[in-house]
Amino acid sequence: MSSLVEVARAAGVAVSTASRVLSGSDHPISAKTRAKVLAAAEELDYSPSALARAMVSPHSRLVGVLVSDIDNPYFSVIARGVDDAASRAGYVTMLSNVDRRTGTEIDRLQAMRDYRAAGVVFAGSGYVDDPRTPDLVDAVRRAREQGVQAVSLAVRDLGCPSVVVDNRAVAHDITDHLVSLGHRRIAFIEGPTGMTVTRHRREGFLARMREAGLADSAQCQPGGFDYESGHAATLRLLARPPLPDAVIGANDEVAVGALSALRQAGVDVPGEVSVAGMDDLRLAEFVGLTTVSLPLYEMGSLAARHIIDSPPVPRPRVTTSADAGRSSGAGPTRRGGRRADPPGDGRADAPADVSADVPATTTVLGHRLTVRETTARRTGERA
Amino acid sequence: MSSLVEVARAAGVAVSTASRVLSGSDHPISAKTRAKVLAAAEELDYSPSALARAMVSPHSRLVGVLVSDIDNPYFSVIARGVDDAASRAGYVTMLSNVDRRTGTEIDRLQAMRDYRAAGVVFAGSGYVDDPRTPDLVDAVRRAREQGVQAVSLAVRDLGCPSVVVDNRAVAHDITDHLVSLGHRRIAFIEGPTGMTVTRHRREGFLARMREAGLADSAQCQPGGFDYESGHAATLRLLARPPLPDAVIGANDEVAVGALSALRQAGVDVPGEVSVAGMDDLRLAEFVGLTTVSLPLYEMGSLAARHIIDSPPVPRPRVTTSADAGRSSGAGPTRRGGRRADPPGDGRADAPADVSADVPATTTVLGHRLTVRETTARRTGERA
DNA sequence: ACCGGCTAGGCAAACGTATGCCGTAACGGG
DNA sequence: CCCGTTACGGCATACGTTTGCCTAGCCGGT
Repeated sequence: MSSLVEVARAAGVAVSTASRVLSGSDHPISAKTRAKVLAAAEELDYSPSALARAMVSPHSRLVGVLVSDIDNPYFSVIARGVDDAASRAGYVTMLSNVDRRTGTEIDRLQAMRDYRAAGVVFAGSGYVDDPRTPDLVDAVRRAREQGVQAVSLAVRDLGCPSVVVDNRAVAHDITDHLVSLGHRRIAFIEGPTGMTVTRHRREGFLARMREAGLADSAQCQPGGFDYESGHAATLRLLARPPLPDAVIGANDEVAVGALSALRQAGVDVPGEVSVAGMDDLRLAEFVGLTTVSLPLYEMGSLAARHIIDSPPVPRPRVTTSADAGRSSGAGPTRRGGRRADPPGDGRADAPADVSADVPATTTVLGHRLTVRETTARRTGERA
Repeated sequence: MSSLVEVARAAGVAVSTASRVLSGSDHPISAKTRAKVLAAAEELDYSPSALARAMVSPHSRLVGVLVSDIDNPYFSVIARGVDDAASRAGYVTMLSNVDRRTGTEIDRLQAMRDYRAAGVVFAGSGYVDDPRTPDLVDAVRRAREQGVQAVSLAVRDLGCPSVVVDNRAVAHDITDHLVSLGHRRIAFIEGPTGMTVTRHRREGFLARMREAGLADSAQCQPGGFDYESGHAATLRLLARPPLPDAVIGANDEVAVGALSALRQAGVDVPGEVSVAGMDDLRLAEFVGLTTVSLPLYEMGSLAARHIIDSPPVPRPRVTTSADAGRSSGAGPTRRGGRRADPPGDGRADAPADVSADVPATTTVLGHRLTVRETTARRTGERA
């Protein structure tokens, strides 16, 4: 490993010259010099320090992604989308798990900011009524002022661009599927309380039931986003007959929990009860679960692309003068004449928040119903 | 966002003083000065640039993890282990997907090296007979020479410390379970050809079968590590009766594919055929699959801890004086009169490979059989 | 009074890169 | 022959930290 100065010395040129050929500047360089530098770089196994590069750039070529838990397939596919887009553009992905803790989310954002990340993708999907949400919003604002892009994949309003799906429509569509198959009494096992996605999906479910005149046959069970809560909620359902015609899980994992509980109880799925979920994780495919496919991969890659393609706010280069007050030693240096900013003003060159005041656009991506074996037309008459 | 110089100016002290109080140096600082600096830092929302920090340190506080595919739960739990250990130590995790392509693996390692990562965890688990493996080994060696630790989680020998499980024993143990239950004719669906893990697991299976005198009843099917290959291999089994007493998948996903194919064919599992896998992903729990639990999370966190706890090889700081060799005339000897090193000697202070020649220790972690519903004692007489 | 040690804080040199601005040729046109 | 222009390459500075060394003051011991 060697630095630019070693390459320059080996090639017998100045560091600036070596830099220009190696970094593909538009400054003209003679073919001979170029060849010498290239040879020296090759010889010394030169690889530029991304750290040093980032120091003189508006930002590094790092993009961060904040997920609740990378070991949850919902988030891992998002992370995959982010990383694919990042890698393709020569960026490196930083990953942090925040376990839905807003405090942790703020911490990790701060850490990524310290590395001058080009941007951070928020898939932490926290609670909308978390008392620390304002702190997070503030942290996001400060990060953006400093030039760190932010893109949210959650519904929570972070004051930054977001890429989302319409979770009301998602739940509406899966409910519609079951209603169309002739199901009447439908149970909905909800997500964790306090999350916007939970509310939206419940609303979508209830809306479709109302439209079908089935408001009275709709039944909501408290739940969570995990297998166990789907299992437990279904046990409650089983304990209080009659069974519903169909069970919808707030996500696939919940639905699989329900499926499992039903089958363990000897209930025929989909013969007696249909089961459906949402998200279309690979798990859903494995167990043949009817669900709604979400473009999670695309959300991740789109968010990353937004960050990467976004023109960097050029750091206001201080142009030699600025003089910084007191003497600054031997240099007369007063050539440029042009003063960057009035002295005495600490935070002079302010407008670094160029990107902070672009309207926080929201991109809504579509979804798609995926029918599999766990749902079927209701043939028999109901209990 | 503000830099140290702004904080120092605001506090009316020198930059070095501000640095010392903010970075917790042992250099003595009066309480009053300390308070001033702290107040200024607070006021200006100061946060040190991790980039600048890393530039003057032996390495950054970044740790990389290279996985085949983060959207595969085998790897996501490893990544989770790495990130938890990293976050706890104040490090940030870099993640890259390499899709088992050695070329990509080399690329991404290079990118992480450019950020002066403290270390990189290799969970890419490539093919042992990949023609580019030597290139990767060489890249690892160069990275280590530069001070980037490497820890391998795969069996592939990368010339660096590794944390692994004994995959022969894993397969041996699950086979033993089935044999103990009275199964005789056992089919084994293999992993992808060319991977060491595939070979080890096959060997473990065959060894236990031989020990039981069942070598002739052992049947190996080509497969892969995914659901589809498990499904397809089982279809082949179904097409050529008699059915085996039990089917072992080279991993859980394969086993679930087998399970699914069997059930779709109307075969009672575990009544007629038992099914077992390895890895104990959450998927296995969901479908009630008997399997072998691997300490994947621990492997990740252990690897990260190894990197983090490893004493950094102190970059040979040139120590100003260092006799610098008899001034050797040639130098312009600017003001300070200090030359870093005698000119003409390119690679003076060599021994940066302190950590590269520690023995590449191998840590073998244990595993544990996890019995669930898809295996049962064989009661009826065999075909 | 002198000196040695200690405390507090400042100076400046790194780390490795990019780049604005300059100087110096070469070169061509008038 | 002179001058404007262009091609090329070097100098120096900036990015933001850490840290070795130095200095100034102070105190106590002899």
